[in-house]
Amino acid sequence: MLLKDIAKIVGVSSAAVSYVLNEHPMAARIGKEVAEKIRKTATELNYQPNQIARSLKTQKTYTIGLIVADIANPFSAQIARIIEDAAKQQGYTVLFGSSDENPEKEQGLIRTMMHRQVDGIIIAAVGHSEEQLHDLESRGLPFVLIDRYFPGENFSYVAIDNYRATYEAVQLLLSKGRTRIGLVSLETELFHLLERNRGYREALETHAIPIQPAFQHSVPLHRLRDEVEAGISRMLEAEEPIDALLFTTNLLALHGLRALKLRQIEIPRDIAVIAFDEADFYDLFPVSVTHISQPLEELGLAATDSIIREIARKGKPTQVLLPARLVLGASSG
Amino acid sequence: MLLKDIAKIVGVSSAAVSYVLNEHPMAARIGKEVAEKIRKTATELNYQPNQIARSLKTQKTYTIGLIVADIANPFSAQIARIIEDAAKQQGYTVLFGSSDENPEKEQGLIRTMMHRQVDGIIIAAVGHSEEQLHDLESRGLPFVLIDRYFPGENFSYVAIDNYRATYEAVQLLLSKGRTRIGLVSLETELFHLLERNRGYREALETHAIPIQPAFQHSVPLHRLRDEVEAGISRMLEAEEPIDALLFTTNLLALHGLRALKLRQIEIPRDIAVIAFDEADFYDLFPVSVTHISQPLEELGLAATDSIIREIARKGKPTQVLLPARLVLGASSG
DNA sequence: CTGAAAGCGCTTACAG
DNA sequence: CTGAAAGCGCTTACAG
Repeated sequence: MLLKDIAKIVGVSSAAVSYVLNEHPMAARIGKEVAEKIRKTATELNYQPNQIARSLKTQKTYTIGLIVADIANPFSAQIARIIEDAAKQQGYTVLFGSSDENPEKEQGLIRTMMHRQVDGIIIAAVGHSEEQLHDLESRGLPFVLIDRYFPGENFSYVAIDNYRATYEAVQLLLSKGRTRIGLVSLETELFHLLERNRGYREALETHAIPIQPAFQHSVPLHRLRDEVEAGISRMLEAEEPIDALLFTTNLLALHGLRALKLRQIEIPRDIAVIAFDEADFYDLFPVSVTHISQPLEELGLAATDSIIREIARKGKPTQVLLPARLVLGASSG
Repeated sequence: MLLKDIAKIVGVSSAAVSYVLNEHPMAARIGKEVAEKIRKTATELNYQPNQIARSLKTQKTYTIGLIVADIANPFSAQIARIIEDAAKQQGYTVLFGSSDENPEKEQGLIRTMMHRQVDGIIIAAVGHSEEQLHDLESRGLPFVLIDRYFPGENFSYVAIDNYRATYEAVQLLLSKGRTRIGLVSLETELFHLLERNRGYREALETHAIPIQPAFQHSVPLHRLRDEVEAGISRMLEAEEPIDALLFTTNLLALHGLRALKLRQIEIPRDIAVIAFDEADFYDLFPVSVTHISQPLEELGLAATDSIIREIARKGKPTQVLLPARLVLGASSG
């Protein structure tokens, strides 16, 4: 069932059908009863417009590309859902892809999405992808970064203030009288994760607590479990051991909490704990886990708003850092 | 940078450029050095083909629609990732949408995807959507159901054998000497979930264990936590209480395990437990949780294979029930 | 063996 | 006020 079939049946030009069905201003000139007949025929024959043909003509696909690290990761998946809903409300559909923190894969996804003429892309950018983003920028295809961003670049982004988040977490631990705070973080060059480390260090500095290199442990992503355990063991067995632990991702917390449990460390009496992000098991752990909660809803909404505004060429780059929220549990004392 | 721009620069027709860049058989007739010049020019000017224009002509978008219950749900998200990768390998991209178990939303998503001319759709169908699936079928747009299916319908599907999964779980509990087995399931009309209940009942029947209605508790989705607790309490406080529990979803298990922990029930001594699906916390729980594991990888691959085969109009409807796997932990005794 | 031309299904500027 | 025609950017059947 094509537009021109309806036109033939009703006895008008396809232009007339197009005007009426799209409620184009030009439809005003079509007679009332003819317009009605067009609508009725379209409904009866269950006309389904070909969006591809329309897109070719209008140069708009009403499709947003979404590149996440891994859609199977709950953080990505939740963000994806929020963006899906926000986009849908504006008539957009979402094409997604997972980059696996791999710049080549990200580049491949960007290219695929360009070929498919997405109107804009929301990207949780991987490390070392500045160059390809500059390239994307030079092509004039709107994009906005989410969760990740690059210092010194002028790209649009929506992220949380990672620095402030860990700064405040450390402050909370200090206010509970803990001064020997261990940090378990990821070995990474991703700026937003480094910001978490910086928040830890500067909070200690501000409160004149000496920073002990032995209390900072960075673990490589591919040996997460063993390295988290090893790091915690070292911190616990130091001459003057730690009295608190801050985990900068939920996976680090998962392995860390298990290690603490195995060693029969009592939380928060022996060690106070603060984790990053959400996780199912935070509620199921023997003591509820104090954690830094990212405002996923706001993050997704802001990114979608931003990309749709840039698609409409309204306004300049949005660069937003949203505050994270410290959710108090029993684990921080 | 358009095809015709390259044609103009090289001094050939756009047809020639199209043939060469697509490695069309017809390209054989283009002279070696001309072909080389076309390729070189395309690379130098960074030509990016417009897939929309190609799709309009070829009537293929190389896009698969994926309708899940909720992309934020880890089950959906993991399936999505597997499908993404499998589809990508065949040159397909994935457009997704969440139906929230709502037939109207599902219908809306199907319509949107039709308008966008997806080549086929993979659908985790919601209850009561048979009619709209028949409608989709009559339009000739290929689709395959995943995870869910309808008895008596001839739609293609890829799912697990839910009946056998719980049948075997009950058999395991019986083999451990447990005969008073409680079932906590969802109040639902979704066939694949009812199959889980049937597996429980028939396993008991086969072993001549009387089925006690008091040991079967169905909870409505909107009052999960309270109802799971209430149901378990009743089963524990019965005159002859249960000695084992089977949870037919991971969320039910989450709330059930917490309830058992709060009541200081020792697992598996007092109550043996088997859960459905995976969850992070299965590993973190004081005793590791025996659970029925769905073969997500095979599920996603089979669905993608199936839809791509149907798009190519090769073969008839695939109707596959894959076996689930019982992952032994300490909780089942 | 080659190239010009038609056509995919729409939208919309333009001539009457 | 109306309708026929051009055109979006490709692919490919067809005439020379």
